[in-house]
Amino acid sequence: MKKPSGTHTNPSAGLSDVAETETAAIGLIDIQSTDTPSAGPKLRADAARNRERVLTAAAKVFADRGLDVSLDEVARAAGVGVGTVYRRFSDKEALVKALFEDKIENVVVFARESMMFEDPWEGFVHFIERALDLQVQNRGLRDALLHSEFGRAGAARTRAVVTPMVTTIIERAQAAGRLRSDLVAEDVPMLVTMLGAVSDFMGPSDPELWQRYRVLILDGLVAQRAGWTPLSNPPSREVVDAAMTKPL
Amino acid sequence: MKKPSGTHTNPSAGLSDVAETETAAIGLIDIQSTDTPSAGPKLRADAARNRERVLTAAAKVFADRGLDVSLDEVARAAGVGVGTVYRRFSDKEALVKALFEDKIENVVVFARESMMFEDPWEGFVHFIERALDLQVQNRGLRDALLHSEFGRAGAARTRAVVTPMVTTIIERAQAAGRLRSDLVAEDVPMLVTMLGAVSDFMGPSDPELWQRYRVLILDGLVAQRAGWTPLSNPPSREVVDAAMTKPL
DNA sequence: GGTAAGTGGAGGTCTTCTCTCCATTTCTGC
DNA sequence: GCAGAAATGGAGAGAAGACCTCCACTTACC
Repeated sequence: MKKPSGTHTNPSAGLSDVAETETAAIGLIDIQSTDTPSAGPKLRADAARNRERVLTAAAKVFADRGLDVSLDEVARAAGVGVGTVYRRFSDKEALVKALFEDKIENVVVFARESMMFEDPWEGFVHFIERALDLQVQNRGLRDALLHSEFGRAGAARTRAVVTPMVTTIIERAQAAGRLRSDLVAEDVPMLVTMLGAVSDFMGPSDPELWQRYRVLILDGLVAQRAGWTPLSNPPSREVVDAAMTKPL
Repeated sequence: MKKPSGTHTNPSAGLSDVAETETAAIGLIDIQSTDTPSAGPKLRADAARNRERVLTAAAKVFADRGLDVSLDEVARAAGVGVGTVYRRFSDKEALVKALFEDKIENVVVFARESMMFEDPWEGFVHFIERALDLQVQNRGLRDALLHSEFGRAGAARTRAVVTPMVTTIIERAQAAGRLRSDLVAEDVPMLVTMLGAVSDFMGPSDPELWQRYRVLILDGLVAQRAGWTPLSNPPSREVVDAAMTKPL
């Protein structure tokens, strides 16, 4: 991951160990959890292997292209028949749940971390950057959190817990005079939406480009500034044209 | 349309008449143009009426929900059978072309206008605001310009003409020290994409919300600032939740 | 090596889209 | 008014694609 070198680009200063640990955990897939977590009749070796293959493939394909990828395609990506997918996960929803249920909780972790920063602005930037990293990169997770229908229960519960925490984070940074005073917690999903859209649009050809606009937006969020934070490289004309000239 | 009262919110100062005239023209539908513009065998009265009904309905429905609305739905919205739509327009592409071909050209008009401003920053803001108004509000037009497949030829041609003009507009504002110097013309479609995503997400429940983030982004684009431009009202928690709890 | 568990993928069912066809209705010139 | 050309609407053909089931065959385990 590229690290642009601007004024709000070192969010983990003073908390790097906590942050790093969490980041690592996000990548893991919980291979223990079954479709119905209560039942645990011990899988045969090949079955366990295939279950993991499906989870890995689904994680990749959902992250890249969102939750409306068909299970046939997940099966193909896993090198497995559709039947196998359905034998292991009763439903598409069950698969999504197995993949994302715990990851969604990470947002709470980020919020808690952010409140522990001494500098309120750094805490705010930490939360924004973590939340964006999580949701912008992973389109499936973003779908689950923002357009739930699958995660519904879990996502709504998490939002209910996180929103007041985000309000606190924002108000601390505002009280410190670093953050513009008209930002509210409800803006965060909109920022995710905006940067997610760039990521969806240019993702395949330039996966880091969205961060250019994250920096731009942070320069809009700061209460005042004498100059600007340098942006990462812009897209080339060719790449933009290529992204545009492709199916809806 | 709500007019937030910030520092970069009066783009048409000193050019209001030109701007207003153009804006009015955008709303019109050219009822003369036929599917194949060369042929003009004079339509029967009812046919002409229905043709216009289809165009009007299609304009509305494409603007609201993008180009992947089915022609059955356009027909229903027009109060007409699908057969009638296909009798008048050989193809979905033909309908889209008839609707948008000339509107796309408006981007060129905006660019020309913007270059005529005495104050380079005001010219830049004028262009950005016009271009966003045009494309964010009208999802169909945005689809045609950004994800062409339909408008392909026309959109590509327009982009080729406009890009150098936008570069000039941007460089003038940068030379005047008002615009951050790392912005390039290729960023404009990304800004459209970002705000378009907010509009798609919250559009039905809060059609003007995207402008809140337009102001935020402009505060990120300005070279430096002592304070911030006030944002329009944030979405309520309930409205955001409602937008989230709805199908993908 | 017997058997229960697991597998793959053809295909059933459903939905949704584009576009055609034609019996019926509506305009228009005389 | 009326004849005939023009136009209409909507059922439905055809294609695509999604979800999920079924079952003849294969594989792992004791």
